[in-house]
Amino acid sequence: MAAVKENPEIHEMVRRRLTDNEVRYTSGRRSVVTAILVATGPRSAAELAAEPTCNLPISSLYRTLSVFEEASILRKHHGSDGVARYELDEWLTGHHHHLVCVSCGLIEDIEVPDDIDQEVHEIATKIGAAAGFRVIDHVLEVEGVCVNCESES
Amino acid sequence: MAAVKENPEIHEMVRRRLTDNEVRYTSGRRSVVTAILVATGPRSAAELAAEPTCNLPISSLYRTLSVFEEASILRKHHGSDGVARYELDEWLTGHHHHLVCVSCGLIEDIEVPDDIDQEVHEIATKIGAAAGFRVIDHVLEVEGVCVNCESES
DNA sequence: TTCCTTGCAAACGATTTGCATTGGA
DNA sequence: TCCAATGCAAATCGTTTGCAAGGAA
Repeated sequence: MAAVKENPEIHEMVRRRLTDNEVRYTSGRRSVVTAILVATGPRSAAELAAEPTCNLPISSLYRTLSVFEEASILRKHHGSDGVARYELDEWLTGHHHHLVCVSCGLIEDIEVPDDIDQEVHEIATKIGAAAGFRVIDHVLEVEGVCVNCESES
Repeated sequence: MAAVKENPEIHEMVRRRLTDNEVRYTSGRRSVVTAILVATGPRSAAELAAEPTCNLPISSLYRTLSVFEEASILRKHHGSDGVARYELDEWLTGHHHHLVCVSCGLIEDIEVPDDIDQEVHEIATKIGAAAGFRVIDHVLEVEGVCVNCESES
């Protein structure tokens, strides 16, 4: 994930957030966070379950994911295949965007320099305001062909 | 949808595209296009099926949608609920982006002035290139609260 | 006649839920 | 002790597919 704040601290931040929500930070839940920490982009339930560190039944995994989503620890995305993928919320990783490979479906996190991101945000705000929206955030996805797919073609 | 080129012409353009793909433009398929023409943003299979003009069985609807997707007549998106939503491809509607209401899930098409869109595209290209991506397109989603939700809160 | 298209029902895969059991504060 | 958390199996729901019937070239 995009420059996650030092690893061990994440667990502590998550624990605090869960405690605030009156939810326990159990070992099962810890293992899901650990699995997500090795990712460099959004991951599906199946992908997380495959992570050796994370060996809990799929139903518990899903329950954990939704608890985390509720507590804004994870954010859910839906890729082109319709499968839900999760990654740490931006207050844990910093604001970032995604590179999407239209060939293999790979999704990678990418950070955008503050000044440029600010520019995008202003554009988004302007666009939204014109339609009567109160703009909160913007999502910029860069679609293209990744290095691997490019070399294979 | 964003400024669709005159309605009747769309059917003609679709027919031509299908003919090029050696696929027939049947009445069932025509009715799906008609249903999509009344939309102002991406629509799910269920939503299209609910359209009175479009009364074909859900399985045929799905088959039609995938034929259209294959022929680049429709583009598939996945909203926050994971349900697939379709809208006319950009060569039929013009390039545009989406306003997403984080409160009710509404998705509306929005056109962005060429010069501004060009700016966004350059930013996307720069970002992607830095990661070794050959950038093809960019998707900008503006997240906020729509007029309705804003007035209700 | 030939092949595409359609309808219906069954199959699928991701995600959710009911319920009895376990475990942590 | 007590209620949240877990595991398993069964249920859901959107979507896809097999197969036989219908229709256009």
